[in-house]
Amino acid sequence: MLDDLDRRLLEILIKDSRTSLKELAQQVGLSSPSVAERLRRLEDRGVIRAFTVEIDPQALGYTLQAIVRIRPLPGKLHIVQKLIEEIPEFGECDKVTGDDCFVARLFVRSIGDLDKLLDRIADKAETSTAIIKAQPIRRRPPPLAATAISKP
Amino acid sequence: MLDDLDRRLLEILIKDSRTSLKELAQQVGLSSPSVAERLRRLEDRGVIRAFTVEIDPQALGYTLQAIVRIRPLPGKLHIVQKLIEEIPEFGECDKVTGDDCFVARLFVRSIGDLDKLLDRIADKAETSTAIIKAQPIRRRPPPLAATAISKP
DNA sequence: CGTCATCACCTTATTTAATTAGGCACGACT
DNA sequence: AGTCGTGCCTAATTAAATAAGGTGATGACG
Repeated sequence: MLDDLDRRLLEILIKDSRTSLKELAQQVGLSSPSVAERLRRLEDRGVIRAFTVEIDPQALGYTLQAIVRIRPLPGKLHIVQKLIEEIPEFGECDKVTGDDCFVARLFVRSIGDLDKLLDRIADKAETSTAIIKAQPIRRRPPPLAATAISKP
Repeated sequence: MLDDLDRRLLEILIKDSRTSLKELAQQVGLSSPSVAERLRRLEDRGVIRAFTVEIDPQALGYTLQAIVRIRPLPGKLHIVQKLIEEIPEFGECDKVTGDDCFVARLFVRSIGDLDKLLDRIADKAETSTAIIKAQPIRRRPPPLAATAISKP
């Protein structure tokens, strides 16, 4: 489903998605048309979801981030979900076990902004907030290779 | 610090970081050398942290994800942090307010794997786990433009 | 008030990379 | 054994990135 060459290509692209086909080709020992074909198929199959850029939130003025647990009140689940999708300050959000809770990331410029945002869902859900103090670890993708614990 | 053209370039690159300079140039109304120069400076300034690919964890066999709150026992903070950095199954991780807690994402193939991973830190921290049931929203970057709530 | 420096952009020429087209080898399946 | 499909190759073509050099606006300073 995903051979060793594919994994090596992904590994390189995670570090720099602008790596040229030529460069990729010689790193894995293929020709560039072959690499192009592999990438096209990885995209088609949905393995590669997107080629994107990682932006520093600080550079955009978002000096604060919060992780918020959102528990919609009975019957309000869809309204809350829609709000999360529409409010641009929400970063990634996952639905988790336990009474249909969401765990989401919020990008804000101040505690004031955070309050204002939470107010918008206050009548539709219970929330509990944890302010992020530092980012010891950047965004990390799932491990590409088998590990001691997680074997395919 | 970041003008309108920069924001438009970032917006395009978030959707597809392989967009050619030529294409970027005509979309924002500049020449390609000018765009190249802007991108170079955005990288230098750290606004663009990386050009990368987003990979579908499912495609790699990670059918399960969990969000784990990790509260290191007294004196164990650094050991725990080191473990999080070293264990590849840990995705992004943030330090949050409240007794130096971490909130981290884990990529696993089964509940069994999850247990094994949590065992590795069980004697160094208290943990509480929420299994992710679905991903209603993909990874989303911070908002590029000013919003009603969050004005620069 | 002029002059000089800097900056961000431009165009053109050159180099480098991506893409297309055509062919070959290998394995599966009939 | 023949044929189909797949994944790769090379070579030729097209397209893009980069390098070099020039222009005009802006702001600092003599």
